[in-house]
Amino acid sequence: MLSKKDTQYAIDQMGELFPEAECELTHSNPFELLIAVVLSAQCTDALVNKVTPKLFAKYKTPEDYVQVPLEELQEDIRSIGLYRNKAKNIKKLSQSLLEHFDGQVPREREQLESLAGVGRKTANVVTSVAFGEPAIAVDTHVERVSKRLGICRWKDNVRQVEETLMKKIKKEDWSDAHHRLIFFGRYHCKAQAPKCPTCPLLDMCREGKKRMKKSMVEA
DNA sequence: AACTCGGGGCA
DNA sequence: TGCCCAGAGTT
Repeated sequence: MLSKKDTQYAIDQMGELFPEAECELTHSNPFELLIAVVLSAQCTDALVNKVTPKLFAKYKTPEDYVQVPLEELQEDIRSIGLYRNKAKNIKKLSQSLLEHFDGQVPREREQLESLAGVGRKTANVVTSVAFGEPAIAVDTHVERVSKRLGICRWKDNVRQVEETLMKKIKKEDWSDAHHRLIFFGRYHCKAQAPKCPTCPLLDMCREGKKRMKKSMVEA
C-alpha cells in the first residue's frame, strides 16, 4: 500500500498531467448538475452534453419533469442510452424533491442518496461540485487507478476504496483529487492500454512495473 | 455477487 | 462486429 505521502505526490503529478481536470458536465445550477450526473451513468460526458442544452431549455424545474409524459421525456434523452430507466428516475427524483425538499436539491449526501437514480457516486459528485462539500466520488476510473497504483488494496470494495482515499488525501484536496484521478484514469491509466512507458508514476506503481516487465519478456 | 439496462465510441 | 463505458436498482 502506498504511503500517505506517496499518495499525495501521485495526486500532485496527476494535476501536472491534467491541470484542466474538472467536472465537464454543462450545468448552471445544482438541479441541472443533478440531472446531468444522473444522465451520465455508463456514458460519456460528451454524450450527455449533446442533449442537456435542449433539455435544460425545455425543463427548468422539478415540476416540469413531473408534468411531462414519461414517453416524451424518454424521447428527449433517447440518444444517451439507458434512457428508459433514466427518464423514470428523473421523474421520480423530481417528485421527491417537491415532496421532501421544497423543490430544492439537498446538500447532504445521505439526502441525495435517497433520490431515485442517485447512488453514492452521484451523490458525492453533486455535493462536491454543486455545493463545494468535500467528497471523493469513486467510479470505475478512480477505483482502477487506486488499485493499480496501490493506493488501496486490489480486493477492496468501492466503499473501502473511498475510505482509503479520504484517509490518505488532505480533506481540502478531495474534490480536486477526485477529478484528477478520473482524468488520469480516462486518458492515461486507461483500462485497456495504460501508458505505462511514459508514466511519471511508474517508479511507485506496482502494476505498472509488472506490466513493463511483462512487455519486456514478450518482446 | 450477478444481472440488466442501451446507444455510441472505438479497435 | 465485438467490447467497453463519469452506475444504480433489483434479485
